Amino acid sequence: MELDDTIQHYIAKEFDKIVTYYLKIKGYNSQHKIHCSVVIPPKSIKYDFSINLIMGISHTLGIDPLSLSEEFFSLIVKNPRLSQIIEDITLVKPGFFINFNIQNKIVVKQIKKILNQRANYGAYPKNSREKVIIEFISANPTGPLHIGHGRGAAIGEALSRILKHLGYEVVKEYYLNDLGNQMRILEESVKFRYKQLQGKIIHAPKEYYKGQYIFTIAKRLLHKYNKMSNIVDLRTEIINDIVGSIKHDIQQLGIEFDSWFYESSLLKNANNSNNNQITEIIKHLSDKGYTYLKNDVLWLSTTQFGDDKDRVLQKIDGQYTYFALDIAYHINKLKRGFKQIINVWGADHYGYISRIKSFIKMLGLNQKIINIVLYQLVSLVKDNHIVTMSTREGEFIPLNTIINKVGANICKFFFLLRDPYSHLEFNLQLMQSNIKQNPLFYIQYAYARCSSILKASKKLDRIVLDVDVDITVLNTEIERSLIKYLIIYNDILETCKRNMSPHYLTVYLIKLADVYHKFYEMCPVLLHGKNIVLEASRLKLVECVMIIIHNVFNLLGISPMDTM
RNA sequence: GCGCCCAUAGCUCAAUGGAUAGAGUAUUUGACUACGAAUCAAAAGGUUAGAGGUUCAAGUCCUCUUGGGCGCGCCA
Repeated sequence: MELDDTIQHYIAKEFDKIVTYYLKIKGYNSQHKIHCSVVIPPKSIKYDFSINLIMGISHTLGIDPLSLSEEFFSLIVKNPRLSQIIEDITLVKPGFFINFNIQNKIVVKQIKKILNQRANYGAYPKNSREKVIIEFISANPTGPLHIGHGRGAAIGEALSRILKHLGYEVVKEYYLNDLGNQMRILEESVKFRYKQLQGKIIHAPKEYYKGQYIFTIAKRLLHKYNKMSNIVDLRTEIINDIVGSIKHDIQQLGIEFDSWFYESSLLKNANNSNNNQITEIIKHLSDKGYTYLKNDVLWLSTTQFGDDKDRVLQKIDGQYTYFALDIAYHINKLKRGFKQIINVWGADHYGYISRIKSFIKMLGLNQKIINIVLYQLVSLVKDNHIVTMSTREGEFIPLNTIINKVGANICKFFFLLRDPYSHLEFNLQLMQSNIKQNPLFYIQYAYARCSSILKASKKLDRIVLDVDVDITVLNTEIERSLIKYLIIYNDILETCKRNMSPHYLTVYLIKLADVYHKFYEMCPVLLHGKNIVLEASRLKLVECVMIIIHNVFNLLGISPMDTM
């Protein structure tokens, strides 16, 4: 096996080769793509892994599965590389599944790899893969972060860590929308409260942010400057204030951005140039004939590239739209050399995807360079009803208060528990009132149990460190199952990358903890001298479980606890 | 009105088109005198919203219906 390969991946690749070979000898065009994936079968099937290819081939080629199954199966059995790794291969006739086990020596190798490499287990060499930029949260600086942003934060951070672990060169960026109408409204909101605090009786602006934090900002400003006219740059003062609170919240979640990108910087002229990044890209698009003037505004004809309507770039007052700026922002990312752009967006950005994708197409670039992870918004359940959120009306649950109530670990774990695309219900009472219902504690408890076994073993001063792992003594069903879950860890990481979702890891951890708790009950580890080899082997297994849980926690940004 | 997403056990949710649809939680029963019972074992719980269709095979793909969510600005 090659260094970087995971077991499942390696086997799948070998099967792939066999399929190609088979198609060739049968005289078929090898362009037929038959997707191979190695899966863990349902628990009633007593095999390590399973693959289903026969039906795929039969379907693709239009041949009766019966006529090809034996022939194809014999190719697998005879394959020299596979026979180094797997054993007990069985063909199950009615469904044409191919089931097999992993050879003990391969399992031992993996176990040793976990023990030796520890935190680096499964890690690719640093920066050995593409340069990617991941943009997440990017909440407008018009107020504190709320619970929905928390989900984006947890997903973005976990994805970044997973990608880094897999060798990608990752830059985490926060795109700060410090332009436009919302900034004007924000400024007026603060001014309004400022004057109120001064005791002036004035009318409320037509539109304004009603949240309590506006008062807080106004108060701070009043304290710092006793007169409005003393404030040189009100907007910057306010933005700095809000960005400060955003940074504080993010820090509480253990997240740090590599870069903060201000939207306004796109309007600044480059050195020795009269053009800023926006005017440059608009000129480029105009030269290509993709823009036109209609009703005195500048349009981009995105419909040619799959959008449902054309989009305005420059408004009647000469200001650029958010879309125009975002185009420039994406060009900017590409110019910085990123091969993959990942945007973690809330579901309310759904309508935005088609226009940004059609723009990418317009540039003649591969759609795959942009990867949008869309997550459904979080609904907060309180007193059995759902709390709606609106920044402008000031009705939202700040992320901050949730973190303070339940802690950053629980917050992040719950945010990462579900597929980003499914709705997430955040039930505060449930998370606070009964901690037993919390799957994170189930995992923490498994970790703590590992830790105390290892501690107890050290106390007993047993000399087991030099004894080699003997996989053959770990022969109960539950031990075999535990081992299997340990060695598929790397494949779970690849699944997260492939589907751009960290939730496979949380689901995996729950499963691993489950199998471990069963193991704990059924297989005593400390045997008090009765069986040194078994004790040593089980101890190593426990150590592996600890390492893997620790590693996954690291990727999810959760801190493990030795004791509880 | 147009478009997109979701609907799976009482509840919260898993399940690359593949085997008897799985976890946690809630309910019932059983298990602590050498590693932590915040655990384990067992039972029970399902017409995968409904109706058609495609397929050797559908929770998954297609059509329609119902119910929920979100988009549809010269806002960002």
